[in-house]
Amino acid sequence: MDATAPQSPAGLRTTASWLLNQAAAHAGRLASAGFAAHDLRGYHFRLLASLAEDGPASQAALGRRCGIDRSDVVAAINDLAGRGLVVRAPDPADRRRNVISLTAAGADEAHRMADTVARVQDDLLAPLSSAERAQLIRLLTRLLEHHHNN
Amino acid sequence: MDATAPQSPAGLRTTASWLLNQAAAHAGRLASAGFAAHDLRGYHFRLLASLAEDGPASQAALGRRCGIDRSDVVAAINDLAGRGLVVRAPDPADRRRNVISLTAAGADEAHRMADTVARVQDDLLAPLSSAERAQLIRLLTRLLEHHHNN
DNA sequence: CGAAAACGTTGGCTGGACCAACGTTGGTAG
DNA sequence: CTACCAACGTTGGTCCAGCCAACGTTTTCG
Repeated sequence: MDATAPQSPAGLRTTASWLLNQAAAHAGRLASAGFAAHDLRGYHFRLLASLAEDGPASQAALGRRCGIDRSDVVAAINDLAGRGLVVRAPDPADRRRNVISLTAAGADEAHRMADTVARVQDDLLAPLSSAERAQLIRLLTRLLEHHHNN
Repeated sequence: MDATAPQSPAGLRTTASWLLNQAAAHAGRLASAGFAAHDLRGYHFRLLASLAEDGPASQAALGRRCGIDRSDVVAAINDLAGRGLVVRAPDPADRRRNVISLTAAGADEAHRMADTVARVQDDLLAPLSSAERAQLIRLLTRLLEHHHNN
């Protein structure tokens, strides 16, 4: 933007989007490793966690909650239903919708995954004090909130 | 894992790895949109930026600098070379290596991309004060450093 | 000298994020 | 009441980033 700017190194390594990318990639690797123990992947976890936290919902609503495209929700719910972690029932009140609910096994799995994820967080945030962790979470939350209702 | 823990919501939305994932995804979208104007993608930018900052290098070294797999460097350098942004020359001192260097056009493009990326950063970090931006960058850097030499 | 390592390259696979299209169902404006 | 439009689930496809295995060549090291 500013041709007069003395070519400040720009320094890939101090660029926020680069740092975010790398940090998220690392977090993703840790999380994936954790999920692998449950033979599940990111989408599955998000859906289970959302169902456990906020209760049953239609697939479209789940997608909105989790930031997953409708079409990807279909496949993930297929998987989860196939494993008996979730049930897909037509919504009597609106026949366009399927209501997705956790089974008992699904609630169990969600709980276990939450434990796994908690361990991953500790691992990921190991170098930060708890005040710093809170700060990081606060900053990221602000960022997302801003861009969510931009 | 502490059954005594009062079932603290775990709250997907307050999980560091979730927030990082979402923030990085958003940053990625912004960056991609910026790159699209140059008809290039993430890998291309990283390589150009690294070459502009730290000078010519072998493909393997570039991959290490940029966190890109050797095999992916091949394809990206093919693209860049095809556009005349970069030259691939055998290293006389070590015939295993190709030395990659920016052309004048490549240096130009790297400069323009840096401008684009700077704009993206401003957009991304809009909701944060400059002190907060610095703080965020500091925290992320600490995280990466720790996990880099874990 | 011989084994081990590094390099460039090919080819392939995964996961996450998207998008377009379709038929069905629901709501709503005329 | 009839159109029309919006939302839903579903299919099928694309794209990018990341990763891994294998190969032949070249270099380094024991």
